[in-house]
Amino acid sequence: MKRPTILDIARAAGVSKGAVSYALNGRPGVSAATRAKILAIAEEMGWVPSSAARALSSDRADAVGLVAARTPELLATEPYFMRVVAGIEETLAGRGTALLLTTVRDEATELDTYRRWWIGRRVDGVLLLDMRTDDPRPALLTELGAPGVVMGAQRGYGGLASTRVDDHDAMLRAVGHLSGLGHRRIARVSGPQRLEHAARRSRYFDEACRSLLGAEQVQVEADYTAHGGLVATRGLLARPNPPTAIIFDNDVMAVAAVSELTSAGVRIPTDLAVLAWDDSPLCELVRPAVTAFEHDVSAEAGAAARLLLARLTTGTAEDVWLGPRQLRVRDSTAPVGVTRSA
Amino acid sequence: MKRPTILDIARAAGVSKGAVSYALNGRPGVSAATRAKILAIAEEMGWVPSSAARALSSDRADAVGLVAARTPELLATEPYFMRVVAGIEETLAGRGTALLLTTVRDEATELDTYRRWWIGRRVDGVLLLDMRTDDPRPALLTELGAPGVVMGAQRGYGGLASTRVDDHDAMLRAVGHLSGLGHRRIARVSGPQRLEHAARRSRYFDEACRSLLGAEQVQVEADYTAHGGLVATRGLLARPNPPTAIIFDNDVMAVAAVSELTSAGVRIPTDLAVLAWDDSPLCELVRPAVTAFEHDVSAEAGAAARLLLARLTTGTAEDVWLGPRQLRVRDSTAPVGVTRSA
DNA sequence: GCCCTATACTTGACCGGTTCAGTTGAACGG
DNA sequence: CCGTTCAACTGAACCGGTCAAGTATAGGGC
Repeated sequence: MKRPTILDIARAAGVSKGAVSYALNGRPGVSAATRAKILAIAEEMGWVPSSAARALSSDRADAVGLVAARTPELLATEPYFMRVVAGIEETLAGRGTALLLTTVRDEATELDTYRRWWIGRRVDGVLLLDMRTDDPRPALLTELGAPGVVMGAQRGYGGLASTRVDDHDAMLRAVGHLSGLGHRRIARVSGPQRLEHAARRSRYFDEACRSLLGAEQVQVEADYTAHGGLVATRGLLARPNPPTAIIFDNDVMAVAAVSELTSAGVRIPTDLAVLAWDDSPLCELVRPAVTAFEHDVSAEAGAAARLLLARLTTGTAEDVWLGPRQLRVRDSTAPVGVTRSA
Repeated sequence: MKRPTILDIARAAGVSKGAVSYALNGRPGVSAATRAKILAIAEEMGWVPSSAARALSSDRADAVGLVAARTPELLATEPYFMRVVAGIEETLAGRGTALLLTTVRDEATELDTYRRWWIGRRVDGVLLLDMRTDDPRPALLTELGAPGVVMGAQRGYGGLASTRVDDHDAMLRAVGHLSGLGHRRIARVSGPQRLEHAARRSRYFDEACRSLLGAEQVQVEADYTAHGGLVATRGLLARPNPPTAIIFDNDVMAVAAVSELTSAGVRIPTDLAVLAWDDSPLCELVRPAVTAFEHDVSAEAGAAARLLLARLTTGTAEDVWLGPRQLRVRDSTAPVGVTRSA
């Protein structure tokens, strides 16, 4: 079964290729009657545009790219990335835009991927995730002239549009929640400092602790994995004055800590309160359920995808500010020391 | 910065377009000296083939497709899908083949996606996941003439190559493990029966129970989600003769049951033993850690991707049998009733 | 010295769309 | 009744590769 082309349709309708193209793309240049006839024939023949031909002549790929620069282990555990993909798809699906996805191990490969995708006209633009400090990607995209949108940016990125969040306020509320429960020794297990958002939150944490507790608090760096989070947590608890509450920078580390410590005899939230930055089904799955900031990753990713599509069609796009995140208080945070003598 | 084309290279090298094409594709027709020169110029110009032009003229898209027909909720929780993607990418990356990914809500959309992808020459072939009973996809692919590979097939699928597993033996070992621990009332929470592998396992479970326990056991159907699994589990435990062990058809349901029941006072494994079909980091994250069949999803997906690539280049491919799965015994299964008086 | 055959190229058609410069013919104004 | 205008459509170039067919040149055999 040969795929029908617009030439086949043209012949069947007794018109030229050009007329068929106009008709199928909803442009002026054909009468309503002819258009209807052409559409009917196309439908009947089961015509679908050749994305290759279209990309070649109109210089559009009708696809956007997403690169996952995470370790396979983290990809397999953290629900985050899949939710991003689902959200993007929600927006893209039905608009005829495809999603090109790849995972990479190192930065050089990642940059090369963007370059090849763009120069090879595989994508019309890309979505950027997990911005790093001194991230080379915005400069690369600018150099290439490739449209890009940054997801969950903590700051502006020159020519790239972005969905913006303000973790400053959220951090104040997180520390406020814990200090309001009476906690005075609050620690934080952060993500890698090379990630812009992790580094920002570290600064915000310092500020929040100074203003709400009047003293700096301990922060340790981890890698967002269950194992890394556990090592960091054990380090914190082995200190002379161990914290009574810990803020984890993602769900996986918080959940890992809760399940591991619980089975090791640490009572949560009595002995230790736990707060996770990004909520996810994981936080509800573990006992006690973990207090976390709601984070509608899918919606956010969808917004970023819409931004990119807007950028592609109109040429410009304004940053979108995401609303303040709500703290979902669950069982892993409680007043300090309560029922300690249970 | 205009993208260089082979014509630019041809001019710079003082040869024709055709010669450049031969040189860049490693075909005979140019001398070693000319080839080296052309390659050097291409490299220097940062040339990358236009995937559109290549696809149009050579009828290859250099891309394969994967459709996720799962609910957003399940996608966000279950690590399975992301591990599949990672495994596929592992194989595809570096071979110049891209992965097109989409999520769909219903079967009609899914079928339409394959059709559009194929007729629109977006992909050279597709990977099939989660085969359903009376699955319409193999027939569609055959009709379209599109190469496809089935991942984790429980049976052969005519023209489609597949990675095959044998759950029959695994089910015998699962039931054997529990009956060996003294369990006599073993129940199973299955996935949707419309999924081929869930339905197969249900049959195998019946067979295993008859041969090892001498009696049929209860099975209830759920939907692989945390909520669905919990509802099913509570139903089982409310029966007159509740089971002392439950085999869950995936990790999410098992883990949800473990954490929910534990916090409700049910002691696991003492009051109830829990076994999950597919192992994942989730199973290790929860306490007690869940006994499960190891499942190297990434490796399996990688094998399927290799099969598809082989099919695309050689035209045929033989089914690949995946080795027997090992049961990872953890803390959620123990001899029946032991330490019940703790 | 001549024919034959490789080898190393060139030429140009082709893939399936898009798009722009024409062409045709009908309607309209004066 | 003729010139103008505009909608409707045609024809062909073009996007950037691939590839079959054709050409030129060198080298080998006799």
